[in-house]
Parts: sequence; structure tokens; C-alpha cells
Amino acid sequence: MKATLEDTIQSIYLLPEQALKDVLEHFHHQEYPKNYFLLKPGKTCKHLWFMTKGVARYFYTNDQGKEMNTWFSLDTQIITDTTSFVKQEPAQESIQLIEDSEMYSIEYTALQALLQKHHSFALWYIKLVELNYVTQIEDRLSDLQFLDAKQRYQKLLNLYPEIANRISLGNIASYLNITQETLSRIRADKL
Amino acid sequence: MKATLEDTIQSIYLLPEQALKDVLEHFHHQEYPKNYFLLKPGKTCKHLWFMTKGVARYFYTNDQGKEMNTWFSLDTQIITDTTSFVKQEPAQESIQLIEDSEMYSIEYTALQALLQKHHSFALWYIKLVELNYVTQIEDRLSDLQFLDAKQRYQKLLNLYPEIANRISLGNIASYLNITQETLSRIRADKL
DNA sequence: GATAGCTTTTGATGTAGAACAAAAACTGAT
DNA sequence: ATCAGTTTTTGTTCTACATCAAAAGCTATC
Repeated sequence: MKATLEDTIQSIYLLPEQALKDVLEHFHHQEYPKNYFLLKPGKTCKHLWFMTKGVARYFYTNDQGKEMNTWFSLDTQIITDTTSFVKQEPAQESIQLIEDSEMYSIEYTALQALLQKHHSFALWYIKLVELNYVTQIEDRLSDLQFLDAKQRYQKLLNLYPEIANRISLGNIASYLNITQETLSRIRADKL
Repeated sequence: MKATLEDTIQSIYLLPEQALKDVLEHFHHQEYPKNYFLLKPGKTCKHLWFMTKGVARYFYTNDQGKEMNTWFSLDTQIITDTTSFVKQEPAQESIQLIEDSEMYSIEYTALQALLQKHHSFALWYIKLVELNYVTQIEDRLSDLQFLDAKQRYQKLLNLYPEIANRISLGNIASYLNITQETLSRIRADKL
């Protein structure tokens, strides 16, 4: 059974009926094909997306032109380039879909207006930022600091059991900050 | 010239007079000596601190008992264990002062009450979280992913020119995720 | 079912930084 | 000034993972 946008919103922080109605009117449903770019470097991130189906990857392109994944969003996650979105300044990373995907989105300006208009929505947004941005990033940070490649891979598998089927080895390796050769050896249990 | 607590608060997001007054009444001034622990693992972080003078380090103790620094706060920064504070669950890390320090603090419950009471304070807290937590952690995350030890050290020196005088080599090395031997060699320019 | 284009695996060699050990340089208290 | 404790430096060896190269396995299209 598929969660509705309303369920997702209410699960973050309960909004009174009036505010909820107003908020829902500012979200728009969209479908995008595999390989579509939600964000490219140099562009300012204008949206907060609630993905309902699909997969996205976040990546940087380094000086040698190599793409380095920093994050994946699977199915029911929130997507945005936090730094670009909150500061409304040009992004440095790309966000690209790696499956056909469906999502709801709200624009930065609409979000700001709703934050000013509804005290309850401001409290909702606090929960969203605290739980979805802060906690997630901190987790990832401590993984990078304390775990080796194999442990990071196992933790990723635990978090997203389907990841091995839906995301290519190269993309996962890049996220883990190791080469695909190393990840292949980890899978074959030679490391 | 020393910034007041009021200046610091207002620089994040301007509060109307009534809310500001109410907020200021819930902050308390404190002084703690060098080596004092603001937080120990297993304890829930109940405070948000605004340091006005001093230095703190954040660290984990790993299974082998080795302390690993994850962050420093110098002088005018905001201190808290974000994950423990926002979820009100036991912390995994320690926060310890490495100089005699002065700060203002507000308690979790007081903060929550103020968020409910003042719409403007909720908007203020959104800015605080967006700029002080999110942006900072994301920065650190991308450093860890893309820069080698020497580049990370140079960036740290750039950000806090006084750090080399106020924080020991061992503590800095631990933060950079390298051994003190390696940092010593970087300083001597042998790497 | 042959061809082309990806993706994954296997092998050999190289390197940044760890680990261990010990010396040298500070710091501070007596 | 002297001794004890801490912090920093120097030297050697070791290891996780990178890099380069090539083979093997998929998948899709005509």
C-alpha cells in the first residue's frame, strides 16, 4: 500500500487542517524519466522534492572529470541540495534520476511564504530539517570517519537491502569512496 | 569589541522586541574550567550553548579506547550534540572544553516552549539549524570525501588561523582523521 | 545468435597514511 | 637548574585501497 503525500507530511509533524490544506495546494506532482537531471552545478536549487517512486543520485564532478556520488534517495525520501536550497546560491553538485521516478515538489518561494503564514508549518519544517537533513548527514559523516570500506558497504546494504539490485556497482562504489574494483572484491569476500 | 548574546541572536534572524525579551530570559550565563565535560556518552544533551569565549572539542571514544575528535568550537560558536539534542536520546560522543570558557545556554524544554509560543522564534531556529548545523556538517562531509590530509589541514588553518596555537597537534590530527605523526610530517612539509 | 556496448571480475603493482618504536623538544612544578 | 610529564618529531615497516590493464559476463539490438 502506497503512502500518500498527506501521510508523509503528517508523519513528520501533525498540521492543523487549515494549514495542511494550504500546504498541499503548493505541492505539485511530477514524473521524470531515467537520467533526468533535477539539478545541475551552477543552478540554484529551487525545489524540495518528495520522491514517491524511483531512485536519484547526488554527485560532484571533480577536476579530472570523474563523477563522485555523495548520496542516494530511494523511493520515499526527501530530495534537495540542502546548501544550495537554504542559501539560495548556485549548487556545486548534480542530482540525477537513475530510474523513472515520481515525486511531489514545492518551490522555495512557496515554502518561505508558508513558513511565514503558518506557525505550525514552521514547526513542521523544523522537524523535517532536524530529522531528514541533520541526522542523516551526521550519520554519514561518522560512517566516513570511523568505518572502513567493507563496514560502510555492509551498513548501506542493511539500510537499503534492494540497493544492490537497483544501483550499479560503479555508482555504489563511488558513493562508498572506493573504486569499483575494490567493491567487487568486497562482494566476492576477498577483502 | 565583544559581541553580546543579543547581537548574536539578532544576527541569525531578527526577532520582534517581545519575543527577543522572552528568549533572552531563558538563556543563562556560565563559566566552566578547562577540561570540563559539557556532555558525556550515554547522557542526553539537554542544552544548546552559545560559546562566547573558549574552545571545545567533540570526540568519540572507539572500541580500543582511542579518542577521535570530530569537531572544534572556537569562541563565538554554537555548541550542541545535534543528534542527541534534536532526538533527546543518549549521546554517543563527548563534548569537552580545552580552555577555560564562557557561554550562554538554553535548555531543550525552554527552547521547545519558546518555539511553540513565538512564531518568530520558530523562524529564527530554522535559520540557526539551516546555517549552523546543516551547512557546516555538509562542508565537513565534502572535505572528508574529496580532500587528502594535507588539503584538509590547510583548509582548517584557513578557517581558524589561531588553531595551531590553541589546539594541540594530537587533537588536530585526530580531527583530521590522521595520526599525529602524519600531521607532524605535513607541518614539516615532508608530505 | 552475432555484434556492440556496458558492467563486473581478476590480477599485478604502487602509494598515502597507519602502526610501532624511540628520540627530542617543550612545560611546569619543586 | 632539575626532574617528570607531556607534546612533537624522526625512522622503519606494514596495510588498505588506488591505479592500470585486461578478461569475462551481461543485455540489447538488428
